[in-house]
Amino acid sequence: MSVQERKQRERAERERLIVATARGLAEQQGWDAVTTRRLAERIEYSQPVLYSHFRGKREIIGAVALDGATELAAALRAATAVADGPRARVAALARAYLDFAAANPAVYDAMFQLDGGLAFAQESTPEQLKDAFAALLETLGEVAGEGVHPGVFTEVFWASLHGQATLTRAGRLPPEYLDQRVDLLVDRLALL
Amino acid sequence: MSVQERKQRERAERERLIVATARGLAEQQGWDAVTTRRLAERIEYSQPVLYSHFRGKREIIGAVALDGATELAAALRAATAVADGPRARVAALARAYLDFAAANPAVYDAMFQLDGGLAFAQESTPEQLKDAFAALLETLGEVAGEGVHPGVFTEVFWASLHGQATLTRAGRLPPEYLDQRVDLLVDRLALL
DNA sequence: CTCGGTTGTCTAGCGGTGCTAGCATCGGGT
DNA sequence: ACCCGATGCTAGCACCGCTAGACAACCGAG
Repeated sequence: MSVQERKQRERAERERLIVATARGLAEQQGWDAVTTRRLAERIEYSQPVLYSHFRGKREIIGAVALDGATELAAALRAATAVADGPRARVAALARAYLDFAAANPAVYDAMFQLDGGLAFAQESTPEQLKDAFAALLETLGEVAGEGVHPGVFTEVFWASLHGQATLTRAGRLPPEYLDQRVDLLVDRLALL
Repeated sequence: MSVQERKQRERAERERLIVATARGLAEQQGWDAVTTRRLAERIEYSQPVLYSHFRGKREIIGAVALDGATELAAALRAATAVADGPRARVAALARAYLDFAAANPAVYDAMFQLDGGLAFAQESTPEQLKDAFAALLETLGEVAGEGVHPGVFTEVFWASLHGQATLTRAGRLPPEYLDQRVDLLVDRLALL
Protein backbone atom coordinates (compact mmCIF):
# COMPACT_ATOMS: atom_id res chain seq x y z
CA MET A 1 0.00 0.00 0.00
CA SER A 2 2.82 2.37 0.86
CA VAL A 3 3.99 2.51 -2.72
CA GLN A 4 0.62 3.61 -3.97
CA GLU A 5 0.40 6.17 -1.23
CA ARG A 6 3.74 7.64 -2.18
CA LYS A 7 2.69 7.88 -5.81
CA GLN A 8 -0.56 9.50 -4.87
CA ARG A 9 1.32 12.00 -2.74
CA GLU A 10 3.73 12.82 -5.55
CA ARG A 11 0.84 13.21 -7.91
CA ALA A 12 -0.93 15.63 -5.61
CA GLU A 13 2.33 17.50 -5.20
CA ARG A 14 2.67 17.86 -8.94
CA GLU A 15 -0.89 19.07 -9.22
CA ARG A 16 -0.17 21.82 -6.73
CA LEU A 17 2.94 22.64 -8.74
CA ILE A 18 0.87 23.03 -11.90
CA VAL A 19 -1.63 25.35 -10.25
CA ALA A 20 1.05 27.40 -8.54
CA THR A 21 3.04 27.71 -11.75
CA ALA A 22 -0.02 28.74 -13.75
CA ARG A 23 -0.83 31.34 -11.15
CA GLY A 24 2.69 32.70 -11.04
CA LEU A 25 2.94 32.88 -14.79
CA ALA A 26 -0.42 34.63 -15.02
CA GLU A 27 0.55 37.07 -12.30
CA GLN A 28 3.85 37.84 -14.01
CA GLN A 29 2.85 38.03 -17.65
CA GLY A 30 -0.94 37.82 -17.75
CA TRP A 31 -3.23 34.94 -18.55
CA ASP A 32 -2.53 35.24 -22.27
CA ALA A 33 0.98 34.04 -21.56
CA VAL A 34 -0.32 30.95 -19.78
CA THR A 35 -0.29 28.45 -22.62
CA THR A 36 -0.19 24.72 -22.15
CA ARG A 37 3.22 24.61 -23.81
CA ARG A 38 4.79 27.22 -21.57
CA LEU A 39 3.17 25.76 -18.52
CA ALA A 40 4.44 22.29 -19.37
CA GLU A 41 7.94 23.64 -19.91
CA ARG A 42 7.93 25.43 -16.54
CA ILE A 43 6.93 22.35 -14.61
CA GLU A 44 9.43 20.33 -16.63
CA TYR A 45 6.94 17.85 -17.99
CA SER A 46 5.37 17.47 -21.39
CA GLN A 47 1.98 18.89 -22.29
CA PRO A 48 -0.06 15.68 -21.99
CA VAL A 49 0.82 15.46 -18.31
CA LEU A 50 -1.35 18.52 -17.74
CA TYR A 51 -4.29 16.64 -19.19
CA SER A 52 -3.82 13.76 -16.79
CA HIS A 53 -4.54 16.20 -13.98
CA PHE A 54 -7.07 18.55 -15.57
CA ARG A 55 -9.58 18.22 -18.37
CA GLY A 56 -8.13 21.27 -20.04
CA LYS A 57 -6.91 24.78 -19.58
CA ARG A 58 -10.20 26.05 -18.23
CA GLU A 59 -10.03 23.60 -15.36
CA ILE A 60 -6.57 24.85 -14.46
CA ILE A 61 -7.96 28.37 -14.34
CA GLY A 62 -10.74 27.04 -12.14
CA ALA A 63 -8.22 25.53 -9.73
CA VAL A 64 -6.43 28.87 -9.44
CA ALA A 65 -9.79 30.52 -8.82
CA LEU A 66 -10.60 28.15 -5.96
CA ASP A 67 -7.25 28.84 -4.33
CA GLY A 68 -8.01 32.52 -4.67
CA ALA A 69 -11.42 32.15 -3.09
CA THR A 70 -9.88 30.53 -0.06
CA GLU A 71 -7.34 33.31 0.30
CA LEU A 72 -9.90 36.02 -0.26
CA ALA A 73 -12.16 34.60 2.44
CA ALA A 74 -9.23 34.46 4.84
CA ALA A 75 -8.18 38.03 4.00
CA LEU A 76 -11.70 39.34 4.57
CA ARG A 77 -12.07 37.59 7.91
CA ALA A 78 -8.64 38.75 9.05
CA ALA A 79 -9.48 42.34 8.18
CA THR A 80 -12.88 42.40 9.85
CA ALA A 81 -11.68 40.58 12.96
CA VAL A 82 -9.48 43.44 14.10
CA ALA A 83 -12.05 46.18 13.47
CA ASP A 84 -14.33 47.52 16.18
CA GLY A 85 -17.95 48.31 15.43
CA PRO A 86 -20.07 47.75 12.33
CA ARG A 87 -18.87 50.83 10.46
CA ALA A 88 -15.21 49.94 10.88
CA ARG A 89 -15.87 46.31 9.98
CA VAL A 90 -17.63 47.15 6.74
CA ALA A 91 -14.95 49.66 5.80
CA ALA A 92 -12.20 47.15 6.55
CA LEU A 93 -14.04 44.54 4.49
CA ALA A 94 -14.34 46.82 1.48
CA ARG A 95 -10.68 47.80 1.78
CA ALA A 96 -9.53 44.21 2.07
CA TYR A 97 -11.60 43.18 -0.93
CA LEU A 98 -10.26 45.89 -3.20
CA ASP A 99 -6.73 45.36 -1.93
CA PHE A 100 -6.95 41.68 -2.71
CA ALA A 101 -8.17 42.38 -6.23
CA ALA A 102 -5.41 44.91 -6.80
CA ALA A 103 -2.67 42.72 -5.34
CA ASN A 104 -3.71 39.54 -7.16
CA PRO A 105 -5.12 40.65 -10.49
CA ALA A 106 -4.57 37.34 -12.23
CA VAL A 107 -6.23 35.37 -9.47
CA TYR A 108 -9.09 37.82 -9.39
CA ASP A 109 -9.49 37.40 -13.13
CA ALA A 110 -9.53 33.64 -12.75
CA MET A 111 -12.31 33.97 -10.20
CA PHE A 112 -14.59 36.46 -11.90
CA GLN A 113 -13.44 37.46 -15.34
CA LEU A 114 -12.32 34.26 -17.04
CA ASP A 115 -14.23 31.09 -17.63
CA GLY A 116 -12.98 28.59 -15.12
CA GLY A 117 -15.97 26.36 -15.62
CA LEU A 118 -17.21 27.01 -12.11
CA ALA A 119 -20.84 27.12 -11.07
CA PHE A 120 -21.97 30.03 -8.94
CA ALA A 121 -24.95 30.44 -6.65
CA GLN A 122 -26.00 26.84 -7.17
CA GLU A 123 -26.03 23.53 -5.42
CA SER A 124 -22.87 22.46 -7.18
CA THR A 125 -20.98 25.61 -6.27
CA PRO A 126 -17.62 24.63 -4.78
CA GLU A 127 -17.27 25.03 -1.04
CA GLN A 128 -14.52 27.64 -1.36
CA LEU A 129 -16.77 30.01 -3.27
CA LYS A 130 -19.65 29.55 -0.89
CA ASP A 131 -17.30 30.28 1.98
CA ALA A 132 -15.99 33.46 0.39
CA PHE A 133 -19.55 34.68 0.01
CA ALA A 134 -20.20 33.62 3.58
CA ALA A 135 -17.29 35.77 4.70
CA LEU A 136 -18.93 38.76 3.04
CA LEU A 137 -22.30 37.87 4.51
CA GLU A 138 -20.96 37.66 8.06
CA THR A 139 -20.07 41.32 8.09
CA LEU A 140 -22.59 42.74 5.64
CA GLY A 141 -25.61 40.84 6.90
CA GLU A 142 -25.73 42.88 10.09
CA VAL A 143 -25.89 46.22 8.29
CA ALA A 144 -28.51 45.35 5.68
CA GLY A 145 -31.21 47.26 7.50
CA GLU A 146 -34.83 46.47 8.28
CA GLY A 147 -36.79 44.51 5.74
CA VAL A 148 -33.84 43.92 3.44
CA HIS A 149 -32.79 40.35 2.84
CA PRO A 150 -29.18 40.00 4.06
CA GLY A 151 -28.28 37.84 1.10
CA VAL A 152 -29.62 40.31 -1.43
CA PHE A 153 -27.90 43.17 0.37
CA THR A 154 -24.62 41.27 0.33
CA GLU A 155 -25.00 40.65 -3.38
CA VAL A 156 -25.51 44.34 -4.05
CA PHE A 157 -22.56 45.39 -1.94
CA TRP A 158 -20.40 42.69 -3.46
CA ALA A 159 -21.38 43.70 -6.99
CA SER A 160 -20.44 47.28 -6.19
CA LEU A 161 -17.05 46.22 -4.91
CA HIS A 162 -16.56 43.98 -7.91
CA GLY A 163 -17.43 46.81 -10.26
CA GLN A 164 -14.91 49.11 -8.65
CA ALA A 165 -12.27 46.41 -8.63
CA THR A 166 -12.58 45.57 -12.31
CA LEU A 167 -13.07 49.10 -13.59
CA THR A 168 -10.15 50.39 -11.55
CA ARG A 169 -7.78 47.73 -12.75
CA ALA A 170 -8.89 48.03 -16.36
CA GLY A 171 -8.02 51.72 -16.22
CA ARG A 172 -11.67 52.73 -16.43
CA LEU A 173 -11.57 54.46 -13.05
CA PRO A 174 -8.80 56.84 -12.02
CA PRO A 175 -7.16 55.45 -8.86
CA GLU A 176 -6.71 58.72 -7.01
CA TYR A 177 -10.20 58.93 -5.52
CA LEU A 178 -10.28 55.34 -4.29
CA ASP A 179 -10.67 56.38 -0.66
CA GLN A 180 -13.62 58.60 -1.41
CA ARG A 181 -15.28 55.89 -3.45
CA VAL A 182 -14.97 53.35 -0.67
CA ASP A 183 -16.26 55.80 1.93
CA LEU A 184 -19.22 56.64 -0.25
CA LEU A 185 -20.09 52.99 -0.67
CA VAL A 186 -19.77 52.22 3.04
CA ASP A 187 -21.55 55.32 4.34
CA ARG A 188 -24.49 55.16 1.97
CA LEU A 189 -25.15 51.50 1.30
CA ALA A 190 -24.73 50.17 4.81
CA LEU A 191 -27.32 51.09 7.42
CA LEU A 192 -25.32 51.63 10.57
CA MET B 1 -12.48 63.60 -57.84
CA SER B 2 -15.80 61.80 -58.04
CA VAL B 3 -14.11 58.46 -58.56
CA GLN B 4 -12.05 58.78 -55.43
CA GLU B 5 -15.08 59.89 -53.49
CA ARG B 6 -17.03 56.87 -54.61
CA LYS B 7 -14.18 54.57 -53.59
CA GLN B 8 -13.92 56.25 -50.24
CA ARG B 9 -17.65 55.84 -49.75
CA GLU B 10 -17.53 52.16 -50.66
CA ARG B 11 -14.63 51.69 -48.32
CA ALA B 12 -16.47 53.28 -45.43
CA GLU B 13 -19.47 51.15 -46.26
CA ARG B 14 -17.37 48.02 -46.09
CA GLU B 15 -15.92 49.08 -42.79
CA ARG B 16 -19.40 49.43 -41.34
CA LEU B 17 -20.18 46.00 -42.76
CA ILE B 18 -17.19 44.51 -40.96
CA VAL B 19 -18.15 46.02 -37.63
CA ALA B 20 -21.80 45.08 -37.97
CA THR B 21 -20.91 41.54 -38.99
CA ALA B 22 -18.50 41.14 -36.10
CA ARG B 23 -21.12 42.41 -33.71
CA GLY B 24 -23.82 40.14 -35.10
CA LEU B 25 -21.59 37.12 -35.00
CA ALA B 26 -20.53 37.89 -31.44
CA GLU B 27 -24.11 38.41 -30.37
CA GLN B 28 -25.19 35.16 -31.97
CA GLN B 29 -22.36 32.83 -31.05
CA GLY B 30 -20.12 34.72 -28.64
CA TRP B 31 -16.84 36.51 -29.20
CA ASP B 32 -14.93 33.24 -29.33
CA ALA B 33 -16.68 32.52 -32.60
CA VAL B 34 -15.52 35.82 -34.07
CA THR B 35 -12.37 34.72 -35.84
CA THR B 36 -10.78 36.59 -38.68
CA ARG B 37 -11.48 33.70 -41.01
CA ARG B 38 -15.17 33.47 -40.21
CA LEU B 39 -15.51 37.23 -40.29
CA ALA B 40 -13.82 37.41 -43.68
CA GLU B 41 -16.08 34.68 -45.04
CA ARG B 42 -19.21 36.47 -43.84
CA ILE B 43 -18.31 39.74 -45.48
CA GLU B 44 -17.28 37.80 -48.59
CA TYR B 45 -13.75 39.10 -48.68
CA SER B 46 -10.45 37.49 -47.78
CA GLN B 47 -8.77 37.91 -44.43
CA PRO B 48 -6.18 40.51 -45.40
CA VAL B 49 -8.96 42.94 -46.27
CA LEU B 50 -9.78 43.17 -42.59
CA TYR B 51 -6.26 44.35 -41.93
CA SER B 52 -6.55 47.14 -44.47
CA HIS B 53 -9.31 48.59 -42.27
CA PHE B 54 -8.14 47.65 -38.78
CA ARG B 55 -4.77 46.96 -37.22
CA GLY B 56 -6.07 43.67 -35.90
CA LYS B 57 -8.88 41.91 -34.16
CA ARG B 58 -8.66 44.05 -31.04
CA GLU B 59 -9.34 47.17 -33.06
CA ILE B 60 -12.46 45.56 -34.50
CA ILE B 61 -13.63 44.85 -30.97
CA GLY B 62 -12.89 48.47 -30.15
CA ALA B 63 -15.03 49.66 -33.05
CA VAL B 64 -17.94 47.55 -31.81
CA ALA B 65 -17.40 49.02 -28.35
CA LEU B 66 -17.62 52.58 -29.67
CA ASP B 67 -20.87 51.80 -31.46
CA GLY B 68 -22.15 50.36 -28.23
CA ALA B 69 -21.17 53.44 -26.25
CA THR B 70 -23.16 55.63 -28.60
CA GLU B 71 -26.22 53.42 -28.27
CA LEU B 72 -25.87 53.15 -24.52
CA ALA B 73 -25.72 56.92 -24.15
CA ALA B 74 -28.82 57.27 -26.30
CA ALA B 75 -30.67 54.59 -24.33
CA LEU B 76 -29.82 56.25 -21.02
CA ARG B 77 -30.95 59.68 -22.19
CA ALA B 78 -34.15 58.29 -23.66
CA ALA B 79 -34.98 56.54 -20.40
CA THR B 80 -34.30 59.51 -18.15
CA ALA B 81 -36.05 62.00 -20.40
CA VAL B 82 -39.48 60.50 -19.79
CA ALA B 83 -39.08 60.18 -16.02
CA ASP B 84 -40.36 62.79 -13.58
CA GLY B 85 -38.31 63.73 -10.57
CA PRO B 86 -34.82 62.74 -9.44
CA ARG B 87 -35.83 59.42 -7.90
CA ALA B 88 -37.62 58.24 -11.02
CA ARG B 89 -34.81 59.45 -13.25
CA VAL B 90 -32.13 57.57 -11.33
CA ALA B 91 -34.25 54.43 -11.22
CA ALA B 92 -34.92 54.66 -14.95
CA LEU B 93 -31.22 55.17 -15.59
CA ALA B 94 -30.26 52.10 -13.59
CA ARG B 95 -32.94 50.05 -15.32
CA ALA B 96 -31.88 51.20 -18.78
CA TYR B 97 -28.24 50.47 -18.04
CA LEU B 98 -28.85 46.92 -16.85
CA ASP B 99 -31.34 46.30 -19.65
CA PHE B 100 -28.79 47.39 -22.20
CA ALA B 101 -26.16 45.10 -20.75
CA ALA B 102 -28.58 42.18 -20.71
CA ALA B 103 -29.90 42.82 -24.21
CA ASN B 104 -26.49 43.34 -25.82
CA PRO B 105 -24.09 41.08 -23.95
CA ALA B 106 -21.53 40.91 -26.71
CA VAL B 107 -21.42 44.67 -27.14
CA TYR B 108 -21.20 45.13 -23.40
CA ASP B 109 -18.30 42.70 -23.32
CA ALA B 110 -16.58 44.60 -26.08
CA MET B 111 -16.93 47.79 -24.07
CA PHE B 112 -15.87 46.63 -20.64
CA GLN B 113 -14.76 43.03 -20.55
CA LEU B 114 -12.58 42.54 -23.60
CA ASP B 115 -9.51 44.41 -24.63
CA GLY B 116 -10.54 46.72 -27.41
CA GLY B 117 -7.41 48.79 -27.03
CA LEU B 118 -9.39 51.80 -25.86
CA ALA B 119 -8.17 54.40 -23.40
CA PHE B 120 -10.48 55.36 -20.55
CA ALA B 121 -10.61 58.41 -18.35
CA GLN B 122 -7.83 60.08 -20.30
CA GLU B 123 -7.23 62.80 -22.79
CA SER B 124 -7.24 60.32 -25.63
CA THR B 125 -10.49 58.71 -24.58
CA PRO B 126 -12.78 58.53 -27.61
CA GLU B 127 -15.67 60.97 -27.69
CA GLN B 128 -18.30 58.24 -27.58
CA LEU B 129 -17.05 56.94 -24.26
CA LYS B 130 -16.84 60.39 -22.74
CA ASP B 131 -20.38 61.03 -23.87
CA ALA B 132 -21.70 57.81 -22.35
CA PHE B 133 -20.16 58.84 -19.06
CA ALA B 134 -21.64 62.28 -19.52
CA ALA B 135 -25.08 60.73 -19.93
CA LEU B 136 -24.63 59.06 -16.56
CA LEU B 137 -23.33 62.25 -15.01
CA GLU B 138 -26.30 64.31 -16.19
CA THR B 139 -28.70 62.32 -14.06
CA LEU B 140 -26.45 61.18 -11.24
CA GLY B 141 -24.67 64.47 -10.69
CA GLU B 142 -27.78 66.06 -9.19
CA VAL B 143 -28.23 63.37 -6.54
CA ALA B 144 -24.64 63.12 -5.34
CA GLY B 145 -25.37 65.05 -2.17
CA GLU B 146 -23.53 67.83 -0.38
CA GLY B 147 -19.77 67.78 -0.45
CA VAL B 148 -19.52 64.81 -2.77
CA HIS B 149 -17.86 65.32 -6.09
CA PRO B 150 -20.43 64.54 -8.81
CA GLY B 151 -17.82 62.77 -10.91
CA VAL B 152 -16.72 60.53 -8.08
CA PHE B 153 -20.32 59.77 -7.19
CA THR B 154 -21.08 58.87 -10.78
CA GLU B 155 -18.08 56.55 -10.87
CA VAL B 156 -19.27 54.74 -7.76
CA PHE B 157 -22.80 54.36 -9.05
CA TRP B 158 -21.56 53.28 -12.43
CA ALA B 159 -19.21 50.71 -10.91
CA SER B 160 -22.11 49.30 -8.90
CA LEU B 161 -24.23 48.96 -12.00
CA HIS B 162 -21.34 47.43 -13.88
CA GLY B 163 -20.78 44.92 -11.12
CA GLN B 164 -24.38 43.85 -11.15
CA ALA B 165 -24.43 43.66 -14.92
CA THR B 166 -21.38 41.44 -15.20
CA LEU B 167 -22.06 39.23 -12.21
CA THR B 168 -25.66 38.69 -13.25
CA ARG B 169 -24.79 37.72 -16.78
CA ALA B 170 -21.93 35.46 -15.71
CA GLY B 171 -24.36 33.53 -13.53
CA ARG B 172 -22.75 34.83 -10.35
CA LEU B 173 -25.93 36.57 -9.23
CA PRO B 174 -29.34 34.88 -9.30
CA PRO B 175 -31.62 36.98 -11.53
CA GLU B 176 -34.79 36.72 -9.47
CA TYR B 177 -34.03 39.57 -7.07
CA LEU B 178 -32.97 42.04 -9.74
CA ASP B 179 -35.70 44.51 -8.85
CA GLN B 180 -34.75 44.52 -5.19
CA ARG B 181 -31.11 45.02 -6.03
CA VAL B 182 -31.82 48.01 -8.24
CA ASP B 183 -34.13 49.57 -5.65
CA LEU B 184 -31.52 49.12 -2.97
CA LEU B 185 -28.91 50.81 -5.08
CA VAL B 186 -31.13 53.72 -6.01
CA ASP B 187 -32.66 54.29 -2.57
CA ARG B 188 -29.43 54.12 -0.64
CA LEU B 189 -26.72 55.51 -2.89
CA ALA B 190 -28.59 58.47 -4.29
CA LEU B 191 -29.40 61.35 -1.96
CA LEU B 192 -32.86 62.43 -2.99
C1' DC C 1 15.99 -13.04 -10.43
C1' DT C 2 13.25 -12.95 -14.22
C1' DC C 3 9.36 -12.01 -16.61
C1' DG C 4 4.55 -9.97 -17.89
C1' DG C 5 1.59 -6.37 -17.52
C1' DT C 6 0.25 -2.10 -15.99
C1' DT C 7 1.14 2.52 -15.41
C1' DG C 8 3.03 6.65 -16.78
C1' DT C 9 5.34 9.82 -19.99
C1' DC C 10 6.84 11.46 -24.35
C1' DT C 11 6.99 12.47 -29.41
C1' DA C 12 4.47 13.85 -33.05
C1' DG C 13 0.65 15.71 -35.13
C1' DC C 14 -4.31 17.58 -35.94
C1' DG C 15 -7.16 21.43 -36.83
C1' DG C 16 -7.60 25.88 -35.43
C1' DT C 17 -5.90 30.87 -34.33
C1' DG C 18 -4.14 35.96 -35.59
C1' DC C 19 -1.49 37.94 -38.87
C1' DT C 20 1.54 38.94 -43.23
C1' DA C 21 4.58 38.54 -47.51
C1' DG C 22 4.27 38.55 -52.23
C1' DC C 23 1.88 37.91 -56.42
C1' DA C 24 -1.92 38.89 -59.76
C1' DT C 25 -5.40 41.52 -61.52
C1' DC C 26 -8.20 45.23 -62.25
C1' DG C 27 -9.14 49.96 -63.50
C1' DG C 28 -8.11 55.12 -63.73
C1' DG C 29 -4.97 58.73 -65.72
C1' DT C 30 -2.23 60.18 -69.47
C1' DA D 1 -4.13 52.21 -75.90
C1' DC D 2 -1.04 51.57 -72.64
C1' DC D 3 1.16 51.93 -68.25
C1' DC D 4 1.21 51.70 -63.47
C1' DG D 5 -0.45 52.04 -58.95
C1' DA D 6 -4.05 50.55 -55.91
C1' DT D 7 -6.36 46.58 -54.26
C1' DG D 8 -7.55 41.92 -53.03
C1' DC D 9 -5.99 37.26 -53.29
C1' DT D 10 -3.34 32.79 -52.26
C1' DA D 11 -0.30 30.76 -49.42
C1' DG D 12 2.10 30.39 -45.41
C1' DC D 13 4.19 31.61 -40.70
C1' DA D 14 4.31 30.71 -35.72
C1' DC D 15 1.51 29.69 -32.26
C1' DC D 16 -2.69 27.77 -29.82
C1' DG D 17 -5.47 23.71 -27.14
C1' DC D 18 -5.66 19.07 -27.29
C1' DT D 19 -4.84 13.90 -28.36
C1' DA D 20 -3.33 9.31 -30.51
C1' DG D 21 -0.03 6.04 -30.26
C1' DA D 22 4.67 4.54 -29.32
C1' DC D 23 7.74 3.66 -25.73
C1' DA D 24 9.92 3.10 -21.15
C1' DA D 25 9.89 2.34 -16.37
C1' DC D 26 8.29 0.08 -12.63
C1' DC D 27 5.56 -3.22 -9.60
C1' DG D 28 4.03 -7.86 -8.28
C1' DA D 29 4.00 -12.85 -9.22
C1' DG D 30 6.37 -17.11 -9.98
